[in-house]
Amino acid sequence: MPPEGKKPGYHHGDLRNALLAAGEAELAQSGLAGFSLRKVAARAGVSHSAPAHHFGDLAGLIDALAVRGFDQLLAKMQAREATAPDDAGERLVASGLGYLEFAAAHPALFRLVFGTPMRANSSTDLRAGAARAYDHLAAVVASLPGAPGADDPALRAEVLGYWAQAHGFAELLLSGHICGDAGARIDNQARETLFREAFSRRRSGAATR
Amino acid sequence: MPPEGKKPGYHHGDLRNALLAAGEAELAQSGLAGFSLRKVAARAGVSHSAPAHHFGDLAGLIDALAVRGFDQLLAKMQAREATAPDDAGERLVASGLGYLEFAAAHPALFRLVFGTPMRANSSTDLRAGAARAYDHLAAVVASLPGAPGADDPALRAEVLGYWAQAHGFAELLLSGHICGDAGARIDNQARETLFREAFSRRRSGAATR
DNA sequence: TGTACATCAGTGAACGCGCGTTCACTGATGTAC
DNA sequence: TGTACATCAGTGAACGCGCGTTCACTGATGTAC
Repeated sequence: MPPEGKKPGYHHGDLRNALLAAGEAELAQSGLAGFSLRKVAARAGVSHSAPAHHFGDLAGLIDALAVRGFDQLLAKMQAREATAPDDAGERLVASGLGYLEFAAAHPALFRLVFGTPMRANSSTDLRAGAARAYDHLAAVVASLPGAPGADDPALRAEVLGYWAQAHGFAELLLSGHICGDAGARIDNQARETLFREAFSRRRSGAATR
Repeated sequence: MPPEGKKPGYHHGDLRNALLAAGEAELAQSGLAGFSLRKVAARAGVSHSAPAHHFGDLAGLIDALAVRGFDQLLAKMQAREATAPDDAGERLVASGLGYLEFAAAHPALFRLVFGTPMRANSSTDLRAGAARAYDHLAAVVASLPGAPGADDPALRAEVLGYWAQAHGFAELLLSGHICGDAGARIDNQARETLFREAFSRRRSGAATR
């Protein structure tokens, strides 16, 4: 059982989660560049060889962080959708805004998530995490009036179009090409307006096709 | 003067360019992960401290590679546009396809280019390189029938929308989320069809707004 | 209730590695006279 | 045409650093009896 407020002894009790949290904190503070097992272990207050018991090696930790990243991304999208009016189009826009929020709030984690290429030999956890996020977006797109149905192969191209739009916006924001300096620090309102503009224009294209 | 086929002596004669070429080769072969001054120097057949004379430090070399990357990206867009029918819309699609071609052909360089955030303190060369690419895209967009004029502030949002669409597509391709495995190896024709679909739908949205 | 024991989770020293950077040097080049 | 000299570009040894990984260890936990 994961101890509740137990005093820290020789055994940590929930080190796996503590290391994941430390990893996210390390990413948030220092970015992806100098990310290392030793720093994460130090941040969790544990010897530098302890993580091996839970993740095997560095790649294992990164993989686990990416899985969590996908779930957090999905959660942000859903949270934002929950605030939208009961309209399929508005829900899709909200989804995209949630995507941007996540990228702006956790830039290094966002880049870690999409920097690790999905391959046939990626861990099943990672593939499942990515699939959960994709499936959710696909369901939102399929609910648009006039959209291909959930089983129509044309749905994929439609989903990819919206996904690429939001993803490109997020990346350009993080790389500082959308606002003059320091991508994530753009005013929230300005970011939302810009994106809504670009996104809704795309939607009207789909509707009138 | 840069020697033409001169035999290699103590002085290289054109080491700066040789190092840039070696850097690109190193990126192409081993990716961004283990990129180092020492590997690039070795690849150029030169002592590992030689690059300091031309680039100062690692950041200087990366900066110079990014500048060249922007120019190569622009060149790919223009080359592809040159093959397009004489129509503003077709030219814009061709531009996007050139963007994708560059990303697929040089994935690590593409990520280096957009992985280094543009900041107010970025080198002027880098800022100028990015501006050249942006200005070109803006000119293509401005030439669309019904688009905001070159001096209309609304042009920026329009350009960002197209840019984000192409950029997101490129990133998702490289991260393996568009085809099942190994992003860059997707069939050229399939990639083009998917992108053309998503992109032209966006255009019809802009036209009917 | 107690005792033996297997298993697990974390320790800390040690290893070898590749890295960026510094530094005194040296060979080649170009310029002044 | 020759000579002295300053400048430049590349060398190679040395440095200290942080890294991932390994390994014998040890403290805690849980289970069998």
